[in-house]
This record gives sequence, C-alpha cells and structure tokens, in this order.
Amino acid sequence: MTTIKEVAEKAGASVTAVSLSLNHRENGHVNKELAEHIRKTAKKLGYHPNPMARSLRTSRTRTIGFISEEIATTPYAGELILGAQDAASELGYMMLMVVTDGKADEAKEIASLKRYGADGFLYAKMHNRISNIPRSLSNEQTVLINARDAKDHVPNITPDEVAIGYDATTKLIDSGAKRIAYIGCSDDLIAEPLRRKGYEQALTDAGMSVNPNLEIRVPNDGPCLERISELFDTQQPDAFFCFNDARTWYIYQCAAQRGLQIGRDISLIGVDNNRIVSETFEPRPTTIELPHYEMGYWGARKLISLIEGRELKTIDTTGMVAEIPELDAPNPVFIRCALIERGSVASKASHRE
Amino acid sequence: MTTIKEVAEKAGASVTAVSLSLNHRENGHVNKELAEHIRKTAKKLGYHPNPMARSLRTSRTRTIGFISEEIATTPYAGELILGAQDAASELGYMMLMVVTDGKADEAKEIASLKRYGADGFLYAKMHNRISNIPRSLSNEQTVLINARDAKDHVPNITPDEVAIGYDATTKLIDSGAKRIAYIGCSDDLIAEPLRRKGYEQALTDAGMSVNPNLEIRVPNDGPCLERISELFDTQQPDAFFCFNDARTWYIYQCAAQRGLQIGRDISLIGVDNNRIVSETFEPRPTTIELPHYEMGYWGARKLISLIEGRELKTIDTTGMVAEIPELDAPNPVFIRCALIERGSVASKASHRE
DNA sequence: TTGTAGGCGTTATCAG
DNA sequence: CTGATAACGCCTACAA
Repeated sequence: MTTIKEVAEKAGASVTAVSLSLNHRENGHVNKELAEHIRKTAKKLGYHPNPMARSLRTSRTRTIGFISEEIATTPYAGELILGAQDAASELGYMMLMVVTDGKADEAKEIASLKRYGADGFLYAKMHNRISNIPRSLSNEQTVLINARDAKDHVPNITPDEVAIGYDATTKLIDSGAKRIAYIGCSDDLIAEPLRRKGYEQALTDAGMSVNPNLEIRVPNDGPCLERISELFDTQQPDAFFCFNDARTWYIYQCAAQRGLQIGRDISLIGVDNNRIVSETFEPRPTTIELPHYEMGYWGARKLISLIEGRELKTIDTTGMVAEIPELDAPNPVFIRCALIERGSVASKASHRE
Repeated sequence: MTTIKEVAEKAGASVTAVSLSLNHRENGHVNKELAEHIRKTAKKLGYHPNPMARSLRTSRTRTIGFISEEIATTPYAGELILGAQDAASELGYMMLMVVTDGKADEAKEIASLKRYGADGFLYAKMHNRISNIPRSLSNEQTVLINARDAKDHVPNITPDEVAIGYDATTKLIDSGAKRIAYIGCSDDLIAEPLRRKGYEQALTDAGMSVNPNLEIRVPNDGPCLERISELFDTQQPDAFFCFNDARTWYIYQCAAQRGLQIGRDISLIGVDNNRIVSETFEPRPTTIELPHYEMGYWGARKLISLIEGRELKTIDTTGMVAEIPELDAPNPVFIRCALIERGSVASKASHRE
C-alpha cells in the first residue's frame, strides 16, 4: 500500500500539500500546478487513502448502516438493498448491513454499527407502515425507508399508495371494464385505505359509481378462496384490482376453475410484491410494481446528502476525493409506482362484446 | 467515548496492562487480580475499543464482505444475508455488503471492500452453480456460498441436491403414490440432474420402475402450461415432484382446470424458492426448503474460523474481546434440506382407493 | 510484572 | 503559499 508520505516524496512536495491537493482543498494553500502534479503522481503510484487512518483522524467513515428486521421473510429486501448500494457506491460510501429479524437485540446491533463509525443510518421496513425509529438512533442521521414515523420528524421515503389504486383502476376503466372489483386486505396496513382511495377516485373521475358489493377485504394469511369465489359468482366482475399478488393468484385460480381466461374474459391488475406472479402466471399479469429499488436508492442519496451537510459536494469512488456535479437528494416522500403491462388486461373491444 | 487511557487511570494501571487484560492476553504479564479489576472498571466505564484505531494498528477490521450479484432478482437473498449476519454478529463481526447486480464493476467494488479492510469474503450465488471466484479474491480468505468452483479449491457450501429429489420422492412413495411425475427444468443447472438422480434413486430403492414418460423438463422462463397439461392428461400421474415453485404453480393450475384437488386426488411436493407458494396456495403445498439461511450461517462461520486461523478462540460482540467456547465451522459441503409437510400430499388411504 | 515510547496513515494547526 | 509537527486510539517492543 502506497502512503501519502511516499506520494509526497515522489512528487517532491510536503505531506500537507499532498493531503490538501488530493482532497481538492488546495484553494489558495497550494499552487495550482503543484496540486495538479501531485494528483498525477498519486494516480500514477496507484495511491488510495487508507480509510482506517482517515477515519481515526476525522471520525467519519464514509460508511452507512442499513438496518432491517424482516429481510428474510419478504422478497422485497433485495431491491431495496440494491438501490441503497447503488447510491452508496456512486457516492463513495460502503454499506454496513445489520439484520435483526425476530431478534430482540436491535439495540445491540445498532450499538455495534455506531462503534464501527457508521456516518448515518437507513432504517428500512418491508411493508409501508408507521414506525418510530429506535431511541438509539434519535441523535443520528437517519432516513426511514418504506415507513414514516408518527410525526414525520424523520426524513422518509414511501410509495405513493393512492396513485397505485388510481393508476390501476384507470387502466382498467380505459380498457373498457364496467364492473371493477377491489380485492383488498383486511389487515391493518397503511396501504389498504390509500389504495382503495385511489380506486374510488379513479371511478369517480371516470363518472362511474362505487359499488360496495364489488369490494372485498380478506386477510393476508388465512384461506380466502371461498369468499373470493363467492364474489366472483354473485357479482360477476369483469375486472379486478388486487391489493397484492396473493390476491392475484386467487383470481387466476377462480378463473381457471370456471374456464375463464384472464386477459380475454376478465381483466386484472395487481400490485406485485413477488416475482413469481409476473414471471410464471399465464397469461402474464399486468402489475403495479412497488418502488423498492427507488426507495433504497433515494433513501441512501438523501441520507448521504444529510451527512455531508449539503454543501460538501464531493464524491469518493476509489477513495480519492474528486469533484462531482451535484449531491442533491430530492425529498420524494412519495414515489410513484410503475405500471407494467403484460397482457392480463382485455382490450376495449372484448369488454364490449 | 472513553479510551484505554482513561480506563488505565481509573484502574490505577498502565495502558499496557489494560490492553493486555482487555484482550485476555495477560498470561504471565499481568497479575490475575489486577487483570480482573481492570476488566471490571472497563465495563463500569462502558469502555469499548475504537475499531478504527485498532484496525489502523492491527490491519484487521473484524469485518467481512458479502458479495452477491443477483440479489434483486431472486427472493432467496434475504435468508442468505440473515444467516451470514447472525453468524457474524455472534462472533463479533460486521458485514459489509456489496451488490453487483448487472454491473460490470465487480472488480471495483471488491477493491473498495479491500480498502475498507474486510478480513474475508463471502461470495454468494443465488442459484447453485459452478463459479470461479474473481481473480481479485484469489489471495483473500473466501468462502463460496451456493456455488462451487471448478476444482473445489475454494471452501464452499451448497445444498444436497440429490437428497432433495430422494426425500421428496420417498415421501410421495410412502404416501402410496404409484405414478410419480418428475417436473424438471430444461435449463442448464447443476441442480437438475442431481435432483433427478435422487428421484430415480428413491424409485429404485422402493422397487419401482423409472418411467421416462412421467418425466418432463421445461424452461424456467417460457410458457409451458401446455406441455405440462399434456403430460397431465396422457400419463395421469397421481403425484408430482416439482423442481421448483414455478412448476408447482403449473400443477395447481392444471388441477384447478380439471376439478381435481391437490392433497386429495393428486399429491405434490415441490422445491420452494419463493414464499408465495407455501403461504397462499390452497391447500398448502408440501415443500422442500432450500437451506439459504444455513448456507449463509455456516458460510460466515467457516470464513471467520479461517480468518482467525482456528487457534484464536476469541469473540468480540461489543468490541471487547472475551473467551468463547469454540469457533469451529464444520465443512458441510452439502447441506440437507428440510421437508415441510403442509397437506398437499394425499394420505395412503386415498391413494389406494 | 509494569510502564514508556514509537508508530499505524491521515488531517489539522501553526509557524515560517 | 509551504512544510514540520501534533494529534486520533490502539497495540507492542523494549526497558525498567
């Protein structure tokens, strides 16, 4: 490992000059040509600063802690992590990972994270919810992902739930559907009333009436094929907006049992939490995708901009500090979700026949 | 932050004595009572060593790097990460996460990991496969997870694929099934021939013949309902061993279309990659669960035992070093998978009727 | 058995 | 504008 001292010797400059130049803080202290010369020789020598030494001195580590507690029981974690990792990597940060699934020692894990010097924390939930951050994080830079604290005191990023319901329903309306069922969730989730609100809004905006008989709410983990079947037979909807992929599966099963084909006889759009639905169901379902990647990405960006205090416009990809164009993180409290068309929505024509 | 110096002062001892005692290396250098006294005052003061300073000195960070490239496209990552994290946490290590999904700069990310001083690396794949580790890792402590290198030079942990096929098929045989179909995968995967081998072995051991007409291999990402339907109708199997959950879904759909009920009219066991299957399909499917958690856990344990050179029996949960009973990682090249019974396998009686 | 001092690689302070 | 030099907190010869 080449050190700053070696660079100084080779470049014929002092350690101070080297440190200053390499951090682009030469303004007025080191003359321009020398600074440039130093940077060149540093590069030539393949110099990279030693993060440990730097941290010891600055008590900043260019490290963020990713804290999550449901990583193993949901399939969404991967994208969240990838998004955060991408942003961190772009900005020259490393991610320390802490998972506390089903363990009581979250506080201990956070303490470790602090000792290792994490500059800030991403506190991620796998289901959009109200969640206050643990007390041990209250004095640290923290961004909540896929959750909001009770008073919105902590910066947070969540999906635009209302838009989900609105976009899906609108799409079904546009395809010519007349009787659009809402297959919701009876569990106490933030998302449920919001998505339903979007559903209602879309119907209203289209001049259609809201029919309570077309709505049903079933629990996430109980058998509910029977109740959905009943709605299916008594109400004969021609389209379905499903709260999530578990419900999408029920509709596929109902259709299969009745010899109906999705995308021809009935239309369906579901929120997709889970790749199996969009990748294996036939015909492929049209889905609304939760913005897990985006939440991770913008969460990390926001956190880092908070850490760096917004005025520090530096990025450190290889350990060397360089200038970057911008390090602004917008504050997208709500992220709009993508609607992916795949063929489970009937064309206008077939609905009218 | 309280430092080693302060502990020394309060305890009325020298810095050396404190460092030695706190690292349990006093043997003969510090007298026992003093060492004990020092440890007590350290605890009382809430002293935790500063990892940066320690690392700067020792060039060891008690940090391992977790490298993965498919984290966002598969749902298995969570358990893998959780397992690794659990082991790391138990042994006082932190996990630095690097995800390289679809990016070409794996080498760069690994370089970062190295600069940050990771003591070793977990190189994880999401599908069991042959995978040589990148050259930049060849001189580092590395453990392959869910993959093996071409010559088994790198320590690795993979599922016992043959046992998967054997256990599932045996279970079906025991329940009275006579015509057990094998719904395999036509993609080039390590697991395919091995699981099939287990299927064949189980049949042979039970004195049953292997019927090629009952076997089918379909691609992972093409529509294949039609071909499976054909097998369903022409061969009339009474049981199915499915290579993965996508195939399980096809069998459920075939059954629904024909008014057959799984667990009564036909039996089914599938490998479950994906929670939606076991949580929402009705009746609940009996599954073989891939040992993602275990691979992560034992992978990390093995790595750390490699790092610590096996003789160093220390653990450092809060940054303080203490004695631990053992730090052995077995070498379970193959991990046997759990079979979870959930009711998609018919009872003997019904098969016999 | 204990204490002192030097050094790990940086950054920051303060004279020149 | 430049360059010594002192920290940062820890570990470890080596001297006492």
